[in-house]
Amino acid sequence: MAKPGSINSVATLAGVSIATVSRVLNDSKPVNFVTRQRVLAAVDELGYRANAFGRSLRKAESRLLLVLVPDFTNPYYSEIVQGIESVTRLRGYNIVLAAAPSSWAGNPAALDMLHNKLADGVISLARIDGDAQVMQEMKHLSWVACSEPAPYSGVPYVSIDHRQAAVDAVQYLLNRGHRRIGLISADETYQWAKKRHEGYVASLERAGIAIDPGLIQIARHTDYAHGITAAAALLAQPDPPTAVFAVSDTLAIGAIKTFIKAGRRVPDDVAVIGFDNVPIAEVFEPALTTVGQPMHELGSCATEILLDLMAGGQPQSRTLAHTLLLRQSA
Amino acid sequence: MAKPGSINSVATLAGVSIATVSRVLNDSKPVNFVTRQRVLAAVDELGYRANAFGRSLRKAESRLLLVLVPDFTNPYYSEIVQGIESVTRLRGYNIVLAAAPSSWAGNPAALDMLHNKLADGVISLARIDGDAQVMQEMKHLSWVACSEPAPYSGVPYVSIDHRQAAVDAVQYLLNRGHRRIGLISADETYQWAKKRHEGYVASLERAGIAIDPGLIQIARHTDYAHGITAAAALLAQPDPPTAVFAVSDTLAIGAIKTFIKAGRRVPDDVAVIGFDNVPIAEVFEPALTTVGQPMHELGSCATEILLDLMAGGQPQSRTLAHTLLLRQSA
DNA sequence: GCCAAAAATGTAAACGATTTCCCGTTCATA
DNA sequence: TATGAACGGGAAATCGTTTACATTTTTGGC
Repeated sequence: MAKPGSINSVATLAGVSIATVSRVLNDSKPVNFVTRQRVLAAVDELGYRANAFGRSLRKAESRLLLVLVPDFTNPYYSEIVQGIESVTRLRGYNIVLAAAPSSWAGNPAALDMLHNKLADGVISLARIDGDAQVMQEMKHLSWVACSEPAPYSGVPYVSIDHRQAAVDAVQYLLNRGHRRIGLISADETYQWAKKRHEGYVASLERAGIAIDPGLIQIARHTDYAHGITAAAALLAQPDPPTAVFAVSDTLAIGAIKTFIKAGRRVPDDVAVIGFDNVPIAEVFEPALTTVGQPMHELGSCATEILLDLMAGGQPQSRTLAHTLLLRQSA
Repeated sequence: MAKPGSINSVATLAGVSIATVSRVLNDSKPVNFVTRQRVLAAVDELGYRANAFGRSLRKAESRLLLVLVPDFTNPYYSEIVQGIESVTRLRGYNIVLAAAPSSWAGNPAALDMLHNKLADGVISLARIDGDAQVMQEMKHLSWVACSEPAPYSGVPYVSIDHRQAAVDAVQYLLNRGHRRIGLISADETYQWAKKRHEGYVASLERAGIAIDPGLIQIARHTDYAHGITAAAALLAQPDPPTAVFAVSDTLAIGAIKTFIKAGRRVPDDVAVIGFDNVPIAEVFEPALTTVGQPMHELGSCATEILLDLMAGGQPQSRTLAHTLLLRQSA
């Protein structure tokens, strides 16, 4: 008797060959109506589902997408993932989430997945660094970068215009009359941090304001704690800023925490503007003025592009619109 | 010539059979030292990595763990996932994150993964409902429930004592002299919500305080928005509470937002206590008094249990300790 | 009714690993 | 110097699919 659970068992029960069963299930070739019914009935009766490994081995595809996330706890990334998930679900793909290794070399498991084509494609929310070994593996696979452009690598990406968004934010502060504006940036091996930094500088220079290095703090990480310490460093300046632009909401919120603790009022004594519009931004006290990114769309759009790429298309990179959300903190 | 990238190419290059290559790579049988060296050299030269599908098909295991997450955007779950990830990385497993379908029947892809044994085991952060079809699939697989106990199902779990934690929280409010204490609960098909609700009731009854149904609000979702509306409902009561216990930090923060907007001071006019100790809790203004769960440990512990279970062990469910974190909001 | 074309189905060969049998050496022991 | 054990390694089966190719059945026009 045929092994239970395999396509064989279905075939024998339906009185047809395994080829026919496969054809019915994949609609790969027309099958006579009544045979089809018989097969379907058998499938139903046995609760049969095709074994993923057998299929993947044969077809050399897995219907799995690898998503590389730099930081699970940052709500910003979570929302993007949700956007990704919304598309993959519809298209019959599953996603494998992996913590993007800070160094690829250190994560054999992740490298394995790439090499094996255990995933059919990759969406990277992380920086794609120049590691030679990784570059090698990339050849086999479809990649798309999300939120973190990788212009040099030939990988298509979805992102907002980080530089322009920063210009908009800082310009808003300038318009409100601020002249001493601090910057809390992040690890600038990330394009998004670097570009926002550039936008900050450009904005000030256009306004004829000299850049004060003491007003620029680089946080190593984008959690609340680093925002807190960065703001403390800003306060320690001889002539502290009257406004601060932080490159992420988490940093901005940490900064506000510091200011309040130091007895400064926000936005009266010091205005703060963040970036991302994560859910807490609206709820925080004071509500955070911030640059909104369309996280959900960023994710879904990246996924569409990836699927297009995998289907042999030549998708364009896309730049989505950001919005300046005026609330209480600035 | 042998297909490039396959075990065959390694075998021919090393001048041995594919069986020997496999043996070397898996240490499954002793291989002569010099042959082993030759094989290893060949593997290195070709950059060979075993194809995951071939292996999985043959061995009927995937080294993939499925993690079911009810809500990607809730930082509480993100932290647990991080704990899971920290263990899987060490043990050579990868994790597949899937949005736990509110109804299993509606998510064929997830069902597929279960049935196929595309994953070797499952960690569920979600409710494990009684769906017959799912129950059927569960038979094949190793499951462990994390944070959401499923006592009836025979599935081992890792969790805190939700009921006791709620008792502790409410008792604290009682000790501070509060008599009218509101509850913001969540979807009580979840054990954690139900148990916390029970703890709230038990605590009040022990203090001889009658339960006022008007002071109990059930939020459908645990995002900020639902906290906001639940608190508004509380304020609309003829005799509003002087303290509120919310079953999650997100709900608590939403509630505080409402209170502040309504001109109430926290904690002076109304004290609020949350649950989870997500990162924002400490930073929020006012800093949130809350019940701390060891999220990271919850995740890592669940993973250990799962791996034990998969190895044929009979692991015990575990209850981890919670802590009441006294800050400003209560 | 006959025959070619079309439609439906079956057969068997992949896919790439692991593993069960084997068979040939080598080596120690009697 | 036989002899059997221990060791090393190869051939081939196997896992469960998909699909190219072969074969059978049906169809339709004459």
